[in-house]
Amino acid sequence: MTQSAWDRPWCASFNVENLDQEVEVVGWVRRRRDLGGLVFVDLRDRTGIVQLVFETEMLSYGEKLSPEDVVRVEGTIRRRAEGQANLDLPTGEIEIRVSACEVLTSAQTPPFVVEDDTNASEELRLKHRALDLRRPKMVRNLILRHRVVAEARRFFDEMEFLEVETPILTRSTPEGARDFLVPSRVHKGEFYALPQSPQLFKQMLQVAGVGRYVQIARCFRDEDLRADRQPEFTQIDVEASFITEEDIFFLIERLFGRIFPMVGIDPPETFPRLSYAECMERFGSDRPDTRFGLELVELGPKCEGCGFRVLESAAEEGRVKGILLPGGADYSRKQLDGLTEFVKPFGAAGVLWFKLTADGVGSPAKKALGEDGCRRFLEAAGAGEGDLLLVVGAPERTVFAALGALRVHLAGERDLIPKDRHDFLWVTDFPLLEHSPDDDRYFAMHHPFTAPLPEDEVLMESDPGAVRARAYDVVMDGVELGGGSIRIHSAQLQRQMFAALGIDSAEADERFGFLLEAFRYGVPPHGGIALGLDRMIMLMAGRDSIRDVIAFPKTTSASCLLTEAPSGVDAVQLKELGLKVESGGGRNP
RNA sequence: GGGGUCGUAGUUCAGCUGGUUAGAACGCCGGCCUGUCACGCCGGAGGUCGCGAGUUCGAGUCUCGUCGGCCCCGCCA
Repeated sequence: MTQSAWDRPWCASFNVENLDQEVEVVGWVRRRRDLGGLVFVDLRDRTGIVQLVFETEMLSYGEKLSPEDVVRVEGTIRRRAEGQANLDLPTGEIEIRVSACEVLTSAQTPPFVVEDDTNASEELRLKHRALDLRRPKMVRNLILRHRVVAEARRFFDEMEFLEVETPILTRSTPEGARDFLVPSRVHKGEFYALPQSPQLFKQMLQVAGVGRYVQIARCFRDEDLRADRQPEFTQIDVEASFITEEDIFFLIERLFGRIFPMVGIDPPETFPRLSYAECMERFGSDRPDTRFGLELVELGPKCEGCGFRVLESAAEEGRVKGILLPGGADYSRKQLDGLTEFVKPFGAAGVLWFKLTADGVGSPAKKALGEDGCRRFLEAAGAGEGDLLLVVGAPERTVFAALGALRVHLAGERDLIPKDRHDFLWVTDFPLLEHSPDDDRYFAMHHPFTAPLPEDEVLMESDPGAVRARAYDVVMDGVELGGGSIRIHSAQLQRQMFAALGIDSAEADERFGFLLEAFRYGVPPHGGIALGLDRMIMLMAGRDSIRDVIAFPKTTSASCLLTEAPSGVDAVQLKELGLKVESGGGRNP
């Protein structure tokens, strides 16, 4: 059987149209069913499985196979015996009657069963990632990721974007996330930084006249991990010249229209737009999940002179808002206490609750407010019989953080999130600057090159905190998929921005000099966006951790269970770099 | 930096208020079986209870520390 390896069929490629064909297949033994005078073996590759049959003179070959052995077999495609088809398998109507079998390598017993419904812990799966990645679910995720990236590249090519690679070894620009640093051997005592994003380079490329830039870009941030955050991650990084917000919205809406249908999700032609302010007021979040209600209700005015000192002062000094949970009056005291515990990490003292039942009003505040006082709050929230009103009073950002998280928590607990619905939206008009109480100064909410809204430019000096930015995020189902902005291209405006940030011209030159220098020689108006590829694939694959869509992810303590990175290095390496390590020198030198 | 939770056979777990020889399922090994597809049946092997210290006559079990996994807050322009 002579054939090019590139023409050899995959395991799952056979069906009744191939009957009686002589074929050669290669793959991994998934399972053996030894019936004595007859042995069935499922052979697996990345496409799926096909059933091999060993009988008569081939019996002894089949009996010797064990899971994960790598084999090459020759045989004939034949229809399975009457009534023996397995309709769960694409190849379930046929089988390969083996006529030759070669064990290319035999495998040790794997530490876990290589199947979708394996019960292996994620820790074990990460230690044996090669085995884990053989599981059909993981293969599917790898394939999906490949197809999305391939389609994105096709799309941007059609739109006449140029993919340009930017450096991985670059310059540290503090502010923002912590940098990963790489020591320089040639320049002892100096360090490269791994890019948090190609931000400055993609703007340089606009000055260079590239005009439309895209990159599937690896980014690095040395911050603590989460289920949806890894120290290295991938962005679809986009920047273009002579464009406005509308052009970006159009571009990304078209892109999503090409990508999401791959998993049966059809985004709308255009996505709804919500201002940052509206998002915070209605959902307590700048990445609202709009697939369910439970919107925040304003209760501040009801607190004035209500008689309950706690609410009165919260309304005076901060905000009082609530969430009405329809049918929530069945929450037990214990559950309600649990909600208070839930909001505490966000800085709220607790949750004040009001129940409206056939028996009247129930609330810990009833003594202070009276039955009628409680009813005024319930009415303001539009409560009906059987409903529960949950109230938080605190400084504004605490109220938003606590209720925003509580809203999502309640929706999950009450199963209010429709599984088959997916909401896309743009969040716009972010504040340009964020005041830090600790440092008593402003920081750029996005980055220092983000342009303000033209109508807010007059406020740059008088009221910097009120200036809105030409920045936008794209959000799906409560997950931020990406964000970007129209950048500043006027030197005058850039100076104002640095002034607002408390960066003098010397510091600006020191940190961004190369970009500002380039800007002097003809910078086009430009802007862009960066999409979080890992999160996007995670949502498309219906997973809740990006580790499932990254081939070799890190654990939550940023180590790699496979390679045991990071590790210590030997003294010679350190000496070459002119480095000394305090205490111990790390593991596995 | 902080909080929570978990760590027992190859794997996933059970193991009560501390008490004799630490169990189950799957996997593995051996035997039987010609239509299985989570094959079935019979038999067997397999344990530093993450690590270290402490309390106790006695610790898988209680306490402290430590290491590791996961989730969250802070952090993530």
